[in-house]
Parts: sequence; C-alpha cells; structure tokens
Amino acid sequence: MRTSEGTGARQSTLRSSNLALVLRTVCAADAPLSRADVAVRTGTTRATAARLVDELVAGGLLDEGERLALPRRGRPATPLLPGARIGALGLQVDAGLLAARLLDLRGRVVAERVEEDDLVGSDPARTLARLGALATDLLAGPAGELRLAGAGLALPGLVDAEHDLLLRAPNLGWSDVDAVGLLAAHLPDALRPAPGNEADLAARTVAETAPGRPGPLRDFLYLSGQIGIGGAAVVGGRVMTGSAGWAGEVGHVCVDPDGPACRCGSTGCLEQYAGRHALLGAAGLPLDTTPAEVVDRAAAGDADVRRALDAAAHALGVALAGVVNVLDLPAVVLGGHLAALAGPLRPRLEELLGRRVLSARWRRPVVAAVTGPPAAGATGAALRALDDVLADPVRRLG
Amino acid sequence: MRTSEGTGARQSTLRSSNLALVLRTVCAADAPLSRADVAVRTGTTRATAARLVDELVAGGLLDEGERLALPRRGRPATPLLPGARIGALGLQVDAGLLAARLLDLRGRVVAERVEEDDLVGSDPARTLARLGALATDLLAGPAGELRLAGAGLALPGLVDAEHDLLLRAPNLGWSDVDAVGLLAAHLPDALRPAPGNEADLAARTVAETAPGRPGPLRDFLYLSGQIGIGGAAVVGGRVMTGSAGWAGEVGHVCVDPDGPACRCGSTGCLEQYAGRHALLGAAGLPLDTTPAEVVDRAAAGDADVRRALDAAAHALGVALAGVVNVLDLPAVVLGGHLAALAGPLRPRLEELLGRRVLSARWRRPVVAAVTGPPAAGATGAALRALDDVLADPVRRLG
DNA sequence: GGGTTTTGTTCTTCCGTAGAACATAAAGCA
DNA sequence: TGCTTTATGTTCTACGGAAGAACAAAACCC
Repeated sequence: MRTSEGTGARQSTLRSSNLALVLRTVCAADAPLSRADVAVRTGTTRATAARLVDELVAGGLLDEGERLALPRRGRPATPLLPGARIGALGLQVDAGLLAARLLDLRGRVVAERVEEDDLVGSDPARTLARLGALATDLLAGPAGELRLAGAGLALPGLVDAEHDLLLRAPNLGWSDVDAVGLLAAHLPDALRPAPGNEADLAARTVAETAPGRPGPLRDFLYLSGQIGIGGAAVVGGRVMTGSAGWAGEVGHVCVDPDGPACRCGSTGCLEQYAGRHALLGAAGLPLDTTPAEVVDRAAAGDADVRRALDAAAHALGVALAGVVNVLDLPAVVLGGHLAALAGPLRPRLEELLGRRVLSARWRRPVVAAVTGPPAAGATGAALRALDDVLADPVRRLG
Repeated sequence: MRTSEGTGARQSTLRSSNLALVLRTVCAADAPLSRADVAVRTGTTRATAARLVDELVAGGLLDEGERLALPRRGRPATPLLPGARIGALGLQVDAGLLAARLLDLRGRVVAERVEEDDLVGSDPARTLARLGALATDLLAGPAGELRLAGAGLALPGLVDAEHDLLLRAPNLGWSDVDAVGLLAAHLPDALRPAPGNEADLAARTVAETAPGRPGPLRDFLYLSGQIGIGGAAVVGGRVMTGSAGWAGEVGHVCVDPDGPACRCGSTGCLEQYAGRHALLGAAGLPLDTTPAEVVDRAAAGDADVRRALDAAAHALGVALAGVVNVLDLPAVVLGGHLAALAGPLRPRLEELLGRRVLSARWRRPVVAAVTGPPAAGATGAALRALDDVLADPVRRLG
C-alpha cells in the first residue's frame, strides 16, 4: 500500500461517497428522517437524495418505517431508519468476564451473553474456545435473521494491529497470543473478528451512542480502570490508536519517578496508585472488594480507605493533567472500576486538573463517569465493525 | 457551521478533488513528474490527468519546466513543478527574534528577514509594528512577482484559534493580545496572518520538507526548547492542535509533583528541569550562555553542568515516556535549544524511553534533533498557508 | 370539493471521467 | 536516410451521476 497519494475520483466514487453520506446522515439523526429531510441535510436535490435512499433501502442498509399520519399539512413522509437486519458481533475477554454482544445498525443490542469468571492466568486457547462457543450459541439464537457485517474482539492489552496479535495482556497474564486465530477456529464460517484494545473500543461507546450517531462528547480522555488502567484519547470523535495501535497507555504515565516499581519495568506509574489492585492494597482491603464497598467505607470514615482514594485522585490528577496539557482535551471520562469511584475521586481530581492544566483558566476540564452496561469493549468492537459499513456502504451493496 | 454531516458531492466536487489530488501528487514527488507520471500515480487516464494539469498550469499552481532531452526512447516529457509564483508569508515573534520569511509552492525561501533582539517584556503593539514593517519591507523586495496565497504568524504561547487571540505568551510576558489585529494594521492590503502556536508550526517543518512533500517522519513528538518548552504531537503527518488549539504543552507535563514551583501555578513541570533558563540556572551559568558553550563545558568535565544536563535528560525521559505511552509515537524530535544539546542528552533520554515506554520492547522510540535555520515557526506558518492552497486549489483558480 | 402544502418521482440537461484512437517527438536500427 | 519502436500528449465519443424543473401523490385547510 501507500503507493503515493490515494487514487483519482471517478463518477462511481461520487456515488459511493454520496451513499455513505446519506447513510451517515440517517444514522446520525436522532429521529427518523424523510427523503426530503435527507435532501436538505445533505444539500442535494430531492431527486438525488431519493435515488440514493432507494439504493440503500434495496440493499437493506436503510429501512422504511410505517408512514405515520402526523397532524401536518402536505403529503406524509416515509420515515427512514438504519437497517435493522444488518448486525455485527462484538466480543470481549477480560480478567473478570467473557462477553459476546450482537448490535444492529440502529445500535440496539439484539442479543448478548456475558459470563463472569476469574480468567487471570487462564489458558488462552481454552478461554478463547469458551468465548467462541458463547458467540456461536449467540448467533444460533434470535439473531438468525441478521446479516453479519463483521466482528470485533476487545482485548485488555497491547494489540499488534498489523499482525492481529495480542502482544501482552498483563491482567490476563497472556503474552504473544494469536487470539484471532484461536477464536476463529471456534466461530462459524470464515468469521475473523478484528482485534482491538479494550479501552480504545470502550471509548467508542462514549464517542457514539449508536453507529454513526455522535455522543455528547467528541473530545475526551477515556479511562478504563481494570486491575490495571487502560485509556484512550478521543479527538474529534475519533479514537487515537497511534501509529502501531499502542496508544492510550495512560496507566503507565509516570506520577512520581521515585514511586513504587511497576510490573512494566518502570517506576511510579499511575496504575500503581489508581489501579484496582493498587488502590485496594493501599486501603488494606481484600482484592475482591467491590467499588461500591470502597465508597461506603470511605463515607463511613475509614481513614485508610480515604487515604488510598486521596492518593489515587492525586495520582490521577498529576497524570491526567499531563495528558490534557499535551492533547487539549476538555473532558475526562472515567470507566471501569473508576466510574463507580467517581464520587469520591471527582472533587480532588477536578481541583488538580484546574491547577495543573495550563489552559484551565480559559476552559476547566470536566470529569464525567460512564454509566453503561458491563463489557463496554464488546459493544465498542461491534460499533467499530458497523462503522466500517457506514464508511463504505457500497461494499455491502455488492 | 456544523449543520450536520458535510455536504453532498456533485460533479464539481469531483473536479476540485481531482485537481487537489494532482497538485498534491506533483508537490509530493521528489523529482518533476510528467503528465503521464501523474496519470499513473493518480490512477486516472492520461486524458484526464492532462486536462487537470492544464487547468493547474493555467492558474499558475503548476509550472511547466524546460523539456530536457534525456537519453530515453519516446517522446520527451514536459516536467511539471509546483508553481514558483505562488507564495506565502510566514511571520514569527519570539523572545529572541523577529522573523519574516517568504516561501513559494516549491518550498524555497524566496526572501527573508530575521532580526535578533531581546523582546522579553516588550510592548506588544510596538513589537508587532516592527514585525509589520519588516514584512512590508520584505514584500517590497524581490518578491514583487509573487502571488501571495496567505500568511501565518507563529506565536510562543497559547493561541485562541477561534478568536485569533494570543491568550498568554509567558516568554514574552504578553497576555490577551490581539496580535493579528495589531500586526495587520502594519501590513499591506487586507493581509491577515493566521496565528498559530510556534511549536505546532515548527513541527510542520519536520513533517514536510516542502508544501505537500512528506518528510522522513510522519509520527513524532516535536519539542521546541525556548526559555520554556513547547511541543507538538504529529500523527500521520498532521499536527494535533487539539479541540481549542491548546495542545502540545509538553513543558507543563509533571515530572515530579514535589518538584519546584512553575510560573504556571503547578509544580515539577518539565520546563523547570529542561527549559533553557532552568537548565542554565541549575548549571550555575549565566542566562545568555549558548547551548554550544554548555556542551563544551560538559565535555570539559564541568560537574555542575553535567549534573544539570543529567537532570534535564531524566526529566525529559520521564515526561516524554508518558506522552509516548499515550500517543504511541515512534520518534521524538528535539528543536530549539534542545537540538543543540541533543548530543549529551540523547543517551540517557533514549535509555529512559526504552525503559519507561510500555511498547519499547517491540519498537524503541528514537530521538532525533532538527538542524534547520532559525525561526522554524515562520517557515511553518508559511507552509500552513501553502498547504491550504493544496487542500483547495479551486479557490485559487477562481 | 377546490386550494394549499409537502413529499416523492420522472425526465432532460450538464459535466467530468473513461476509453480508444490519433498525433507527436524522440531513440534504435538497418 | 528512412522505417520501426516507444513513450508522451491530444482529440473525440460514450457513459454515469447529479442538478433542475415539471409532474404526481397524499395529506391538510376552508
């Protein structure tokens, strides 16, 4: 690839570009649009918009809803919706769960299976076979009518995007695993899920509420608190995966060079203060304590817990301020176990960001917490596959 | 703006897109191309490529070179070059200099004026009037035949991209300055230079060697060492300016929360270890010592200087490793005074990056130093204006 | 029931690229 | 010298896609 400059645009390029535009427009709208609405929003004529819509409807990428007679003058419009029969499969392996989730183009969860289990130190082949069975089971269910547009696999570690390899997943204790190959052997057909970093994919669920529909935040830093801490920077609605796909390792930003040693070989990493294990250890609590219990104990006045939370907030403030200084992000979104701890963490964190971020005087970064279902990585993996359809609908039309 | 989704593509969109493609292709090539070369590289037919080239030549965006008879079979080709009569003006104010530089579409410096002076604490109106006079003088010179496509102004501080305001330039001691307005009053015609952060613009000179011609590095972190330290992350050849244009403040990434207070209100900022003033102070040298002298003294065995350099390298290692962990950048480019110090800094810095960057095991970040003319910001400002022409040549064709 | 209003469709025109044929300008070769 | 070969550049027709205008459809209003 990378011959030089991309290729010249011809008439057919124009058509596919406009098809993608129409599809994105319908997906981005928060209420069903008519053909006339599409024409207005895309700046094309009604004739052209209708032609493009017809083609997308014929291909199943758009559905025509029931003409509901609103008390309006004029001919009633035919409402257009993203195709309900186009779906994608999102899979996730994490230290604490296996998940398979099926989403349609409207962003609805058609079916899902989530199995909680302690997978730390598990055998990759066995675990991925389990996930494959879970997914096969899911696909055999009510999803039979769905046309699968693709699949994705969220992995809690460094993924080599070029060779589709899981280089290292510290939480699982896995290294150099051909996760896609091991999984695909237990999936129907030639379904090869595209692997991705869990935090990168989970961040997508914040950036868009449904395929092609932008969420309230378009620029933010997402933090995925697991045993360790993953992250992803989202700029203009796009997840920054980096040149090799290794971006977002916020957990290993240095908070204090003289701090405790980290398993990554460095010292004083954020994860050593705000990671789940580190925080519970500092609080003197067993490692299976839930975030809710931590919050309760802090509220009850447990000094050790309060101190640990304070240290975590301080570490987060120092590390995230650095990231925000470099990337100019107006918001930080806490996910994973950090979402549940947002209450006690937020005041100190926001105060530190306000003090340590150079541009805070003009725009103070805000701290938000996600409140979604578990296994956001699986949802994000499905979203990514569906976004690929939105980017190039012609491939689906055949 | 931001109505919804962008606008539908029509026939004319196709033409302008292909014009831009052809222009970019010629600019990106490192040897003059023929019409036939353009056809091959863009994937269009010779007929189409020739038509587009003709239009660009007529508009002055491309020039036809002399048909030089190479010892080759076949009809000799007409070499195509970026238009030599399209130019842009790059301006820069810095703590130590004023600069005006005129670049043409081929990336050649047509004319320049650089005045060194201590501008710390200077009066913005007066200084910008001086720069305006410098630029006016420059434009009256041999540049008379040049068609100005635009102008840019590099400023050493936070620039509000929306309102074209310089919010704060600590090195100059300026705050809330309408730099563009003050400058435009002393420029000919209705020339309003687009303001930008100095480091962002200087990073461009590394990312592209001429308008539209990619440099050897496409993903890197640029460090602009002045009195303080500015920076810019370049991803895929594009400078990440952030949602408000405030990105790249690497100088205020925290190295040690218990470190010295910074003028930004935070503590332990990178700039307090590796900034020019901080480094010279720690080395016990006067503030006007040149980087070359520092290197000499270190080589001569001056313990204080060595200690200061070591502390700077350590601080850079800690801070930059964090940035690289978050952005997955394969290279760090040292600019400003840090470029001259690259020799003594590099070993320790590369070692630290190798240890603290999570993905270093698979790809070790490299440290490079720029070796260009001074006032890279001015060059970058001109490049940006010329890149705007490349992005939309139709506007220039009228 | 006729006028109004909005949606959706049909038909012609225009425009840009593809593709093929042709013209041009050199080198190679007998 | 003249013919062949080769690559560049130009001319001409065909095709496909969007614009624009006119028309048909399906509701409301009075």
